[in-house]
Amino acid sequence: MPAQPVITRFAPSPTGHLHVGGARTALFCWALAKANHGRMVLRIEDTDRKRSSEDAAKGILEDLAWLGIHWDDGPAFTDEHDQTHGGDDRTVGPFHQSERTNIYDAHFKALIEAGHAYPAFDTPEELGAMRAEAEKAKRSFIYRRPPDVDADAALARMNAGETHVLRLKAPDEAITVHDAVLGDVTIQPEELDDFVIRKADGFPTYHFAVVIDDHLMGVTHILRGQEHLANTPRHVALQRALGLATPLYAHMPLIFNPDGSKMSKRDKDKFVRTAAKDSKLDATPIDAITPDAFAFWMKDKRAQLPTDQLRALAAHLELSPPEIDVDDFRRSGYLPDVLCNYLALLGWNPGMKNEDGTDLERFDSAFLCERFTLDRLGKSNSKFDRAKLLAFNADTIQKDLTDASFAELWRDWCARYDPSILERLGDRFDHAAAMARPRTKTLSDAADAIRFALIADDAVVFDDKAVAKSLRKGDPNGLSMLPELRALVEGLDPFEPEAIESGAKAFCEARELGMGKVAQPLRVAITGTSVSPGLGDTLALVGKASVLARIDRCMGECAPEPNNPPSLP
RNA sequence: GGCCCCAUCAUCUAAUUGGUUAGGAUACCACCCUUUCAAGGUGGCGAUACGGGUUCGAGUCCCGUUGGGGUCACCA
Repeated sequence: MPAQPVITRFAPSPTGHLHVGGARTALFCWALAKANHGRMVLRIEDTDRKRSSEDAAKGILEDLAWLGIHWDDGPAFTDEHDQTHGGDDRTVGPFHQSERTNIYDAHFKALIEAGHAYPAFDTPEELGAMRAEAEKAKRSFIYRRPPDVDADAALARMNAGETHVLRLKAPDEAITVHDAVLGDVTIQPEELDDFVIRKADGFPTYHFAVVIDDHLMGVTHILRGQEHLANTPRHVALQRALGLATPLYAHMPLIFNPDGSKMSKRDKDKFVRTAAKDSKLDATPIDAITPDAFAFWMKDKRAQLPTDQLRALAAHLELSPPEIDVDDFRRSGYLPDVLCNYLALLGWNPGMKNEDGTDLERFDSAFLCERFTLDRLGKSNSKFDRAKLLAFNADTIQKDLTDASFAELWRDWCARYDPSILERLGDRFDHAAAMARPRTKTLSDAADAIRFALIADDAVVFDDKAVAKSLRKGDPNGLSMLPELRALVEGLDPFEPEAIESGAKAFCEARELGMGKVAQPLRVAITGTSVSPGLGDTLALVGKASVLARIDRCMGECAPEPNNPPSLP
């Protein structure tokens, strides 16, 4: 059988960063193309001139490239690893619909001449009234051409330059969509409307542009979200009017929040607004946000702040808003391959077993590009489970990565989102990374594991509970042992993890003490808390001079009450 | 409301053409290990929405009910 090349496409509208739902669609489009040795087209649907921006388009390319999704045809893009994406090898561009208006115009003309399309002059008010009437009668609003219209007169009005839209004459027979996921879906003719194909501003509507471009770009397989299912009969009607073949459709289930609500970019505003209200924030704490803008945003639950302002406000309130866009996940320290893996599992699974008999669900994008098939796509919507994504991310960091590869990823993340970590760690970075890795779930929380090494000696805050438990309790109590431990530390040479550990062990054995009796007092003295990596690593990372300084400070600050209450820094 | 889609543990899901003690993962709980944390080990909890059919036999096929979702723009 001569294999017809599989060509898929991802066609976002550039109104913001790439949403995780869109990311999954793009991932599957890519995987389907690659699994069939085909091509993936990326097309920017920017026919809504008011809402589209080139910045957003650029951001989407960057998001896709970061995920590792590689489009063959589309806007050319060179990512940070100097890898190039896109281009126009097949000369089917341009890939911005706003640059294709002359192409659409030819098809509009042909449709009018063939009598499939006609100009309509209804005002928004008139359409609104018709819609209201339909709603009152509990019907869906379906626009149909008036039966008594004078076609020639209408064309004359159009040619005279009167404001108008172009509508497609709906077919009078049922349309069945053969969906690869859902099976046959039939829409009766009375449900079909004369939809707009060219707006008053001359730009094509989505329905029209998508059909023309998919045809011209040779798209054979259309994967998209189920929200498009109801549009599909329109697209098929258009294809028939234009004499075009119908590609294979596959509508994927949708992804929702755990509470069943739509995963929306507004969720981030909502999250921060709720916290702002809870903390009785009544004036803007961020210079970039004007008092008026702040007041409006607080009051209107649908209002959205610009991304950077919202982020500044969230940081001020010490909040981590929920991740919605691919860029949010990147910032939060998720690995692109892990995100792809998790996303792929929402609505698809490889149907394979691991060697131990459990279901295979951890795989990389290369695997997906090899094994992806439409027939294993599910039909029902799913809820986004951040806990599972986090577990996958932690698992990859802790089990799959090496210290070296983790250090490289973390270094890149720091450089992009928090360069001060790099400065404060200096040449200790690799050691710190190796210590943080087993305790790291995302690149953004890696620093938490070694926070004590990021601060100055006199900035250590001694936690009351830790002090009470490890320094004041027991006999002998930890505090009383500190002078001896200080001497032990001072004598250690070299000051390296193994030497420190064995020094501590020898000390314990000599005193017939459990390791906890020694490790915990030291840990509290050095870090201020009862939690840190292994004792040897912790002390070595801090360095001998700082360790001694911190022990001295601890002995001063945590001296026993009541005569010497801890002084406040 | 009309039209359309969907329905297995809390969540993501598996179950060759109808035959399984309905499996796995995440989360949660318990215990073990342990210098803290993390990790690891062992075990536990936990589902075929409901009602009718068809069949020797139904998670799987059919009908209905209920529930959820999508859509009904000169947005995509």
